[in-house]
Amino acid sequence: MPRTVHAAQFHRCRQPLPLWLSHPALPPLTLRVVLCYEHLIKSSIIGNFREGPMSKAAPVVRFAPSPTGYLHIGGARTALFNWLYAQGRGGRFLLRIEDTDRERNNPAAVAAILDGLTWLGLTWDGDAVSQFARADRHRAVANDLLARGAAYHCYASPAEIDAAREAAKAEGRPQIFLSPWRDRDPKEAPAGVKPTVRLKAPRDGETIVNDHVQGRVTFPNKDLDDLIILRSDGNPTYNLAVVVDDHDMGVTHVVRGVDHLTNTARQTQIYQGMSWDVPEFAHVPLIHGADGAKLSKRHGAQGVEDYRSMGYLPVALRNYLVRLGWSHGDDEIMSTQQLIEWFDIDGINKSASRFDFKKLDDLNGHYIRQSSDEELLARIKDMLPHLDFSGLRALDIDPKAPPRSDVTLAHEVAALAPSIVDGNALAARLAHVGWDKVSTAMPALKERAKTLAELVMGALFLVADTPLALDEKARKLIDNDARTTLSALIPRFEKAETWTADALEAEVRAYSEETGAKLGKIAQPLRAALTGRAVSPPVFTVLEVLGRAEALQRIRICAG
RNA sequence: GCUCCCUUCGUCUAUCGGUUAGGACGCGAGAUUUUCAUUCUUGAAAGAGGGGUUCGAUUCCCCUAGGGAGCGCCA
Repeated sequence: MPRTVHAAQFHRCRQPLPLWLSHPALPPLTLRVVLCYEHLIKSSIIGNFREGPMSKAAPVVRFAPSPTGYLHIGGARTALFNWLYAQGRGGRFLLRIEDTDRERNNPAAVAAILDGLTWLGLTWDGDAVSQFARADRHRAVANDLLARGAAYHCYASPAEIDAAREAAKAEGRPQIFLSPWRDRDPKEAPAGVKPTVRLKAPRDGETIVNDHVQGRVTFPNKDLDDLIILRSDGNPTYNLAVVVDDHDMGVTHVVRGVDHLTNTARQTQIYQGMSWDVPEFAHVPLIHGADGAKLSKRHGAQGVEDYRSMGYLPVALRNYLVRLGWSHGDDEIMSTQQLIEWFDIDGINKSASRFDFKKLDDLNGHYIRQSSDEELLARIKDMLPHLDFSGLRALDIDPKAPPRSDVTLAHEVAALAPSIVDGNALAARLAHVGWDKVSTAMPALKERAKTLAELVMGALFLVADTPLALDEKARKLIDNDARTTLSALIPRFEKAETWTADALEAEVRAYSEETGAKLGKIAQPLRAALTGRAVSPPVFTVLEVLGRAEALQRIRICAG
């Protein structure tokens, strides 16, 4: 019995929140999932949606993803639009999982969506609703439609329907199926065939969708066939379920992707069949990859979990996503508070936009620089457990796609500290070395990082295995002159009274003046010896953070 | 094939018929600098094409081209 399965499913969602969910920097929230269908059906949660404390003008919106296994980045933007709209108007933002397709549904897939939304900071009101759990109600509405004469039983077989569609296609007619059972006497029904229930849609005239984004869109009714609302096995179809749920939940504004626009015309006919008020609609354009094609795995990142893994900050991702298709004058950096205040569905553009990682990076870099050192440290600690380095290295991404910072980090870890296998091991190693050292370096680190992964990359010298594996550019820096310089520096560093960046810089500058060697000629070999790279945070910071013993050891190795 | 939608710098966008077509990312140049980055200054870069309407079109209308979405007993 499915019901048991689902109680178990939601039980999973009740497990303790992962670390990154409970971080104090995130708004307080709880994972509010409907815990069992029994509860949902009997406790009239649905009824509550309709008679909430809101004034009449307060909108009710919803985000209704199907459990595909992750929260798609485009879906995330749709959710963001909904959330902002509700927030800005004292409305409610509801969440419904469209899990009527039993094959696609599984607990992990639902959890991934809830996690994604929560991470992005998009909290929903009330419990997440399972659409599947409401099947009885959907069936009841179908029967009501039948009783009203707005629907009929159709005994056409799938083969028959296919054939009709093929024929239509061959003749260049619209591929719609006009059921003969619309006007046929049900008494003629073939024995033993379980019928579907079809909506008796109007054949003449047109159906109009007044959309906040698309404007007034007209569909000739002759091009819309009678859609099936109940399958032959008695289960409701998506189009019926959406309408019934949106109505029952008191949804006033349906904000979703344009891919639903044609559905909306048909759904309008269901509303009309039931004499229900049609909600307001806003069909937002799609997000494409950088090449203009539909966003796919090859583009490198589809789910918000990928963006978390790369080290994007929720606030930055929100700021970036909202600017895809919406703007507020020349404003680029907008606080969440401002977004809530300014956002409106009437300002959304109609055309699809391309995802641009460079711009996201810039925004993220801005928010990183603006974050406090403590917060960044906390964010890093939250992110690390999600990183599987060997998995990241094995990702099959289009070589033309922009490199993922978490993948680059994975490669750097393999090069500098091959003994570290995953994010947890890296966190452990950093803890062993001392998080305080990361903190000390943070001001230098954060102005060089576009993502948290880059931030960690900058700190990798702290945990590198010795002797250091110098990369090619670093190796070239250690020539004979460099070895002489390094050797000369060793006794000075050994004698240094205070081991701080400032003191060490003064020491090196003194050496520079005494010998006439340019600072760059000293700093670069030092950098290479200390970090194994030609690029790093400021060498004096590196020296300080590494500590006298470790720093001297690394210098001695290169001084030969 | 049918229905619907879209088209301003490379990208995201501003423009409520009159602008030297603005901003941001990216890119180029310069300054700062121990590398990289940050920061600052600065430069190049756009109305798909063709018709109308109008004193005047990026803006309104039509056509063409290009692009997208939908056309399931999927959601």
